[in-house]
Amino acid sequence: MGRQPCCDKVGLKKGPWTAEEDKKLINFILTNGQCCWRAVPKLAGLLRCGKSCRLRWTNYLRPDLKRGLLSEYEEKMVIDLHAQLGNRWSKIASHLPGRTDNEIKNHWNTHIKKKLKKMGIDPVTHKSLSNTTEQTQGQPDQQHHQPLQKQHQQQSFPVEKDPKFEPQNYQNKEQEKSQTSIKSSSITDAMEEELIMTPLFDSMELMNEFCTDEVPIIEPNEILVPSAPSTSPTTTTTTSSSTSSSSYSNSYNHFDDLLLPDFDHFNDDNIDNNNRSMTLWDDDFMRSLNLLINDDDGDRKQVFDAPLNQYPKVIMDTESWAFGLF
DNA sequence: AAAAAAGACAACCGCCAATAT
DNA sequence: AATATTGGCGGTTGTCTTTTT
Repeated sequence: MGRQPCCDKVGLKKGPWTAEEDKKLINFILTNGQCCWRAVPKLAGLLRCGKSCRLRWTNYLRPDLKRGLLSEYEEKMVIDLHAQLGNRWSKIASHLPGRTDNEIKNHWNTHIKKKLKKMGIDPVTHKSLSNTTEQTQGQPDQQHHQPLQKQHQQQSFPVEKDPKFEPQNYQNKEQEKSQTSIKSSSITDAMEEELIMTPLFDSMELMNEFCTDEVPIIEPNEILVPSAPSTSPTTTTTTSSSTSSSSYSNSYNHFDDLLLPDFDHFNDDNIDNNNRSMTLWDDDFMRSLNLLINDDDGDRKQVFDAPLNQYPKVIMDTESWAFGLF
């Protein structure tokens, strides 16, 4: 026999998340960390399947998410990375700090595609539309994921092209991967990552070499709160995201109240790269979170019920999570 | 002002590799 | 070793908002 099912799918709620559900999930993750999504709905008191909880957290509630429209720079990176990787959104997202694969995928489909078409570039092949048409007539199967055309490259980053990683070769590569051992395929992945990163290195330096792949999963013992009130201007850096998502649904409005930190400040020099988690939860965010969690439920456990400066470091007990609950 | 169309994005679905039993 | 589940991914759909007619 295998494991137990993720959820029975009977009586589970679907559709947009409510503010109340968000609160429950946030409260639970903050208290217990991320672990075993199957158990999360039950333990958090949610009528959702674990998968839905995971998606909600990773795509929307995670504190390290950068909200709002993609910057011009990010957009260019997406285009370049898409030219190399194709629709491998999670790979692309791993190069853009604070962005999710879903967000990038949506942005690609709603904005970038149109922009490229307007510029006369085929968003699939990254070649000029006229060339694509000609090629399509001759070689219909080779039109997908051709390397960037000159026209596009002039407007994008100077990404070197390695034929090995041109998207049209991806299928072959995937086939090769399936025929090789796990070990060798992981090496291939590492090599691929290195090669993709190399041409982008200068660009990534600007982003403080921060990749979402490197964002540690937030475990209870990793949730650290700054000991002193933030001296950085975080009180004014939290609004860019809220304005961009102000009127969509309940949960939007609800989360605007959280004053989620703007991760543009990753460019700041004062970031401790070895301890990024400390910077992810600034005072404003924690204060808002505290209000949010406790505002309407007096009986609810007060996760952060003391002044923030009384929490030099909130270190939660991992073992109580890992073993006490199960 | 109302209805329809288009746009934007959150959430769901189904597939698959990895992994637990 | 076989089997079932998890978690991650990409594609697609659903829902709400905005714009156009």
